[in-house]
Amino acid sequence: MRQNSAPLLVSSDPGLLRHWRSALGIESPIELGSFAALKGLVRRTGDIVWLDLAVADIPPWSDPVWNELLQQKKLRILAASSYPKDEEAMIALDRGCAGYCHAFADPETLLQVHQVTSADHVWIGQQLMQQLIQRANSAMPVNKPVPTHWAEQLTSREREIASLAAHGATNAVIAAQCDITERTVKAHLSAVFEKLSVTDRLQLALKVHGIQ
Amino acid sequence: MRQNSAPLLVSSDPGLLRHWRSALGIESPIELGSFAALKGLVRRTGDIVWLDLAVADIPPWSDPVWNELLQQKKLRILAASSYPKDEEAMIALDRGCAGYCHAFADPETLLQVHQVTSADHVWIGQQLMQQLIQRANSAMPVNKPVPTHWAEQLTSREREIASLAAHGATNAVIAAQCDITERTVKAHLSAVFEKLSVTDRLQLALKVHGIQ
DNA sequence: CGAAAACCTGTACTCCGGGACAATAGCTAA
DNA sequence: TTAGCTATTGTCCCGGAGTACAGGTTTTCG
Repeated sequence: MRQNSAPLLVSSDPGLLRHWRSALGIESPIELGSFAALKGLVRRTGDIVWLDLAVADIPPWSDPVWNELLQQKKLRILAASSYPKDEEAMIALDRGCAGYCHAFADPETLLQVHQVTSADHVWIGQQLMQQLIQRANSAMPVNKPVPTHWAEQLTSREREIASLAAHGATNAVIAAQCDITERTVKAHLSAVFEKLSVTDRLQLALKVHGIQ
Repeated sequence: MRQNSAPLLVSSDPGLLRHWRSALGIESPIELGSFAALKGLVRRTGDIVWLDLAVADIPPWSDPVWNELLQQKKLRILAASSYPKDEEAMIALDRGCAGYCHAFADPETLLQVHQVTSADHVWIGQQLMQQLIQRANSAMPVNKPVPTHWAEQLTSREREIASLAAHGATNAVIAAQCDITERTVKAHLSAVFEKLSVTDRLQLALKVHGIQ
């Protein structure tokens, strides 16, 4: 818990700043009017930042500046939007933000968000959570463990050769790499194809790299 | 907020019940020793239930009884485990649980969990959140930030054929699919190889799927 | 309009991948 | 010891993939 350090509030909307101030119950928080100001005033790592995504100079999520602030400076940024979008939330959280919420959420919720993030946890709303879980499950159906890892049924030598082939190496290259003849490479690959039920090295590559 | 109604605590471990009681600061909570008891004593909808997944008679997550409790009765069940597993958490949240946490988490965290769930939100830990986000993004790549590169220099027809080839289709299959001759497929692929600086379809597949 | 792409097709050739059929040798568990 | 798995290598052969060379048509754009 590091709730001793007061959060930075970043927004160009006086009304929003007032809303946050009263909700969080902090008398004299540090308030900034732009993203640039935040970048200039990074105090120490681990600070909590309430960031209104409506400020004019917000860089796109692909900008490396986010890496700097989130990964290196380890800021705990709370992205807040007056028009929350699931897609945006997903990106923000993926980049490493500590939370995503409606900028004008009711004071009780905001206080909760504050407490949760102060304790190094991540906060998102129910709706978004449902979204997230649904997507996660469509990626990895829970009933199926899917640890049918391709490598498990192979011998170590076969794994080695299969991996090289799956990364585009020709039989000749693999042979040189492993110091065996091309013929032996073929033998191993044949065994691999058989075990993994594929017909050629392209299919193997797709399976190894988890595509379809 | 419905924090007026005290939570139900379900566990057969006296030590855990004591831990919860003191962490949540509730003098006389309702405590049950089994899942069956919970089923029998469902008071009204929306109640919060702290459920120790270690109780002996927990049904499997596939059991329809979960539907009854979570969907119909709308209980807000907090699944707690002494040995939290991401997979289990994923299933629990998917079924509709309001949260998943370590049964013996520190009192501050537990209190927070209590407050968050009382306010109709969902609580999960940071680690699990990261998991979740990662899976969600692997399911639905946000805004396709990665694979735009390869496609841009290709014509739409070339993209079509390249994509098929990258997914393992043979020239013959592609030809049939696109209603052109095999020769034409070869011509398009040659152009693709040239533009993407690769030598064969396996390299193409690796590039298309963002490997190396 | 005319040029430049993009799209389509043919023949012929080389090369590599993969299967069929065999064989040798080491190591391990029944 | 025998049976089985693993690793290794050989020859022969076929077919798919990719290139070279050589056309044709349609679309797009200055």
